[in-house]
Amino acid sequence: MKLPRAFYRQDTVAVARALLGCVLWRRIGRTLLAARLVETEAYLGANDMASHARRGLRSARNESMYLEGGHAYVYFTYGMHWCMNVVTGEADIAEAVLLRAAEPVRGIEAMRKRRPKAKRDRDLTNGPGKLCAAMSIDENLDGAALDGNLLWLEQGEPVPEEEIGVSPRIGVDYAGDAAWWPLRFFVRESPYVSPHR
DNA sequence: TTATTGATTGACT
DNA sequence: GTCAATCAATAAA
Repeated sequence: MKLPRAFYRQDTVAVARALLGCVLWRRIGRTLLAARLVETEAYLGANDMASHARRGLRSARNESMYLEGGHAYVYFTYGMHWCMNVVTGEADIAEAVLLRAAEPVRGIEAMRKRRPKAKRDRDLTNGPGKLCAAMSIDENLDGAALDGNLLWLEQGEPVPEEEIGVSPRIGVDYAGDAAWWPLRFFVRESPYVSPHR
């Protein structure tokens, strides 16, 4: 079952937690890829100095952050990597959840072709750029609705509250106080979370 | 107009 | 542990 549009209208932090255990699906021609999310981060719009929408910044790059919940925000960073977010809340409120890591569950051979440097299965999708590379997520999917037939999310086995870890977000040291906000969520015992920390 | 830097990854010491 | 790759958005001038 694809997650309903109403799911994405919830509070952004609630969505970030609820996405753990959900399965991200990608269709490329006849090939189906799927991965179970194990690490997410919430980004809270204009007042969040770590967000691309800090101080209400709005440009061609982050325009899809301002869509209503249930769309993808895919951006290019460090001159070479793509990262995917799930947009949350109402239209014109730029809040989103970054998908940082997942456990590959389907189409692993196809993922390996796109991630030739991955040594172990966990290396296919244990980082936001790696996840996008493995699942072929790029500018073509920026702004895409998440109930379409190329990219969507389904409910998976729910992760019990006590198995969810919380920490500051990764890679946002420039963000002042916001760098310390506890907005990273992950499955504690999962070997598929991103390295470092 | 030019300069800085990043919601990262991978190679190397 | 250090650092280069590589480029667009933003900031500075």
